[in-house]
Amino acid sequence: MHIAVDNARAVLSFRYTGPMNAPKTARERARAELTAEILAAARRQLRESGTAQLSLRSVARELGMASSAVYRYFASRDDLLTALIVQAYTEIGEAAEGADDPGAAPEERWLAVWRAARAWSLGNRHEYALIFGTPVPGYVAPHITVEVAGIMPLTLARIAAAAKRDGNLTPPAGPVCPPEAITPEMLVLLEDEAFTPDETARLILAWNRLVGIIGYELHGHLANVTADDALFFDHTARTEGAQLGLAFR
Amino acid sequence: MHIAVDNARAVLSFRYTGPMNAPKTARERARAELTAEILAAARRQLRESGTAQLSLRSVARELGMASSAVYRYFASRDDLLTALIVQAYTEIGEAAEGADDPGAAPEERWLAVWRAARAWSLGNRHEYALIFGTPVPGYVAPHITVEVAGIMPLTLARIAAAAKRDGNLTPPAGPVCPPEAITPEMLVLLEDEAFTPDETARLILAWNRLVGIIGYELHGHLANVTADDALFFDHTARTEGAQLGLAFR
DNA sequence: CAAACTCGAGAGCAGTGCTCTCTGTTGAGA
DNA sequence: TCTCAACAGAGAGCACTGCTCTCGAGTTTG
Repeated sequence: MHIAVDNARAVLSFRYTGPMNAPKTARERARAELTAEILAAARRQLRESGTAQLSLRSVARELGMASSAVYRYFASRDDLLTALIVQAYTEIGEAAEGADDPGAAPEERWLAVWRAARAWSLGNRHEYALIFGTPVPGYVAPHITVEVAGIMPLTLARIAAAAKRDGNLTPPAGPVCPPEAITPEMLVLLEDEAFTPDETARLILAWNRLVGIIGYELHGHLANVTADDALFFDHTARTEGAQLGLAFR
Repeated sequence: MHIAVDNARAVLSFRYTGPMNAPKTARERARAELTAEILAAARRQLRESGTAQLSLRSVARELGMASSAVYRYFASRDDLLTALIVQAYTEIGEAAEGADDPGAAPEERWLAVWRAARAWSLGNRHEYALIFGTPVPGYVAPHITVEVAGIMPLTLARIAAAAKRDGNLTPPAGPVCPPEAITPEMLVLLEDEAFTPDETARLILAWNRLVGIIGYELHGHLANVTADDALFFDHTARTEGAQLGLAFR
């Protein structure tokens, strides 16, 4: 637990604004470096062979060290997985954030963020599976992962908030989500913005769609269904944006 | 491969209409029985501990036989997994089919099928993960699984077809899926019914939503988001049905 | 400088999938 | 009816996994 959170913070170092204890002694520096090296090797093996093939022993072999030594840095395989999960959540979140130009029109921002999420997922399918696939049995996500998991959906929410602020968020008629289906805390997703239960529901559904449609493409459920995956994806992005109340076209 | 298909057919025996070679000799009967017993034990362990914990050896232990003996019935762990996958696809498909009353109104049928799929998934979360979660690395789904995977979505398509036949399928305005994004073969999902590319896309999206929203509920992504999961699910079902063109309310 | 802490290595345990060989049994053709 | 091939089970064994423990060597700190 102790090591896990430390490692997660190391991964998040560029985001983490809390008390940063910079490595001072040579040993501390070496430790930080080796931790990063182990994580990098694990990531490499994840990219090549997927989650199930990822083993602490093979990581240790790749780095030329005894498997038992790796346990000095990651207390368990789950710990290593947690670090990779945090890394993946952060990357897709920052890909989304990075593609979002707050000065652009909401519809353009929406499409750009969706495309960025898809692009990252296509280039990192094992990492996508790690965060949006079946949870690893017995693995309980530490709280730190919950935080970074929100970066991507919050980017979507921010766009909706901007549109709403300008009076450009007008959801189409249709079944309205009953207010009591949404928890009150969720109505304030962003600090200064408030959404109605219906808007919140539509946001959740949009996020769910983004994750789901990428998953379908990645897992082959769309094989023999779509002729042009990118085109179908763009259509889905617009449909979902329109469903939320953005004004496409 | 040989054993795998045989086992899959055994699972599908109640559906399979091809050449049925009924077991004649005592040995053949014993083989069929033991195969079923192994599968049942595997299913039990899957329900209790999930995919990763499922091992041929523990199944063998539970049945009091040597692990090597199990290999006479399932050529590999993947083979056993395939049988479980076929079983799960079939079950959720038949749950959907069973909940569908062709005599009822399309909107009622739609909601009933969605609820049935959710109910099955909530009661069989590990099985759900097996078929809609991350594909097992290295595991390539044999063709037999593709067939049974279609039962559930085809049930949805059948409802849409019925509504269309009666002139009650009127999709709302919104971004229309460009025809070239959908493969031509998909335009005829059912034997005698033809859908437009846009209708096909909406069907695919509805199926994707059904799977996706159940996954979110199962994997805890909706925790702290929805206050009433069943209510939110019903809302989603209606929204997606309306998006397809069904007339709710 | 000595004590406390840290780190790497190696052995070892219990588990896994899977293969191979060895028996006994069953079933079908001569 | 007898024979022989196919089949079924058991056990040993291989290579792998996650993880623990101990035992020295090196580093940091009081």
